[in-house]
Amino acid sequence: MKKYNIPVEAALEVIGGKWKVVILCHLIKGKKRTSELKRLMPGITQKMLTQQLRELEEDNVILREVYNQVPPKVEYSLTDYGWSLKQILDLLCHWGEQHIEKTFDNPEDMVVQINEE
Amino acid sequence: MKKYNIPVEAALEVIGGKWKVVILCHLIKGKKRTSELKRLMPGITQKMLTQQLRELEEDNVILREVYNQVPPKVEYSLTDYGWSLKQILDLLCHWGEQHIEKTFDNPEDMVVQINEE
DNA sequence: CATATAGGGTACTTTTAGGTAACTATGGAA
DNA sequence: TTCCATAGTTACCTAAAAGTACCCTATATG
Repeated sequence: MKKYNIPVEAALEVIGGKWKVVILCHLIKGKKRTSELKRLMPGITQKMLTQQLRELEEDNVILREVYNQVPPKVEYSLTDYGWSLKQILDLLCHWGEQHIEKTFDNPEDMVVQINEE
Repeated sequence: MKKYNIPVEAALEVIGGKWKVVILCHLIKGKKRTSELKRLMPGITQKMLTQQLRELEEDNVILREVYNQVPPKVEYSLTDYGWSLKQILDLLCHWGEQHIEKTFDNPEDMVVQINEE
């Protein structure tokens, strides 16, 4: 049984890692299909996306809904437990925006906009 | 010049990684010497500790104060900019505690208490 | 019959993170 | 004189994370 030296480690085990917070920030804006997530995260590979989604699902943070059709359709959304992270995610997003503004000369150049529709 | 697909990535670049949030959570409780941090984080090696502290310092999140004495004394504390993360860190800690309580049968067994004094 | 589709799985390789151990400085104590 | 303490640095090596390339399914379309 794994032990923590400080409780925040338990939170990091769930939302730590390179992609999980980003995935959750997208899901906060609504249910998303796998292909939408891939489009929103051009840097992620299929393998990593699936892997991170599986782990989030295992931690009961997101819900995976499989539609029985061909070609497949799978939708991901936050669970109630996932929604308990909303404030943290919102603050992180906001802090990130401020950090970009504070740190870079041309903040608007730092974010590659991806159409949400 | 590195670009982000979503601003939260900028936040993750600063506080992402295995140790940074943990370090910051300790520093929220006050200025700490290197040896204190090592004691509070039994799992971290000297090398990783120094490395993470350097990166946090470079991002202007923590302050490194070197006392000119032998044996050396170095103290780390949050900068004003570091304090702007306080709410996020507090929420993460709190979420971690809740997560432990929710997830494990004997939550109190999950945290190896380390004396703060 | 060939092909595209969406959402995967998997074996293999590369890259990165992290660990280990040895080394540094300096002044005071044993 | 030798050792200890603190806070490092560095070279080297291993382990973990991530990338690449390929495979699968089952239906619809041309």
